[in-house]
Amino acid sequence: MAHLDRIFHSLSDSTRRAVIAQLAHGPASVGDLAQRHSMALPSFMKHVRVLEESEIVISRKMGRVRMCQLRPDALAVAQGWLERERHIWESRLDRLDSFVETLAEQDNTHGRK
Amino acid sequence: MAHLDRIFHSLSDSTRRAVIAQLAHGPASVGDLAQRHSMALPSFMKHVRVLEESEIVISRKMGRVRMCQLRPDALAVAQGWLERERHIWESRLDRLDSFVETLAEQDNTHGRK
DNA sequence: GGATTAGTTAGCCATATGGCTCACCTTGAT
DNA sequence: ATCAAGGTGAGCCATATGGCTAACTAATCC
Repeated sequence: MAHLDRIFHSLSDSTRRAVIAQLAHGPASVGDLAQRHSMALPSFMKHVRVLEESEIVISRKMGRVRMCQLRPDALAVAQGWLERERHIWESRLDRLDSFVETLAEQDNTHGRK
Repeated sequence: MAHLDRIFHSLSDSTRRAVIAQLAHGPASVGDLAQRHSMALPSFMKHVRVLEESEIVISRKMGRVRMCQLRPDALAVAQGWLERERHIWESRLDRLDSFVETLAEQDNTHGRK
């Protein structure tokens, strides 16, 4: 799934994660966002575009300012994948536990060593 | 944090996600894992190494076979980050709601328009 | 209307990524 | 002792990524 690829790729850069973190507190202009990241504007804009292409951020231009905003449920897709995998993994561990318990019981029944 | 960088980067490739998904069902050898991915072994091994370097997978060689295994709580780090951000984002939306409510109340008090 | 602000476009550069082949090394089977 | 299986290592290649500068456009301010 190309969408997940793009989402996780977006998240793999600390500049972009910082932008997300900042936007979680509320909308901000590109200029606002760029300030804290000592980086030329065009370089920074690339990150913004990556975030938009992965549908984590939306922006529109008002006058000469571009306002950015976190997209509701943007991160849900990523979270969903992680949770599914973790669930599979954990329910497997549960089954393993009971398997081990079964072994232990048989062990008790038939004597040990 | 470089660790998060590596984790999310690992997750940004569908081959690697597939490996994780397969390992969630239980340990497997490199050969087992490689089978479903039509790709030369050395190429595939690179993915395995990426997964190891991001501490999602651990492996050790038994005889001539390398067994791979998902690392417990490997994905928790990623999930943690996502959940924190989402929480900030959502509690902000809540505050916004109450802010809007406050406005509405004042609106009622002072008459509208 | 001229300067300033806020982006945007284009293009350059170094490094990283994801694929490949070919040669090699161990281990296990015969 | 030899051969096959299962990786590994080295190195090539094309494309992607993340940074830069310089030049441009479009709004806003004085």
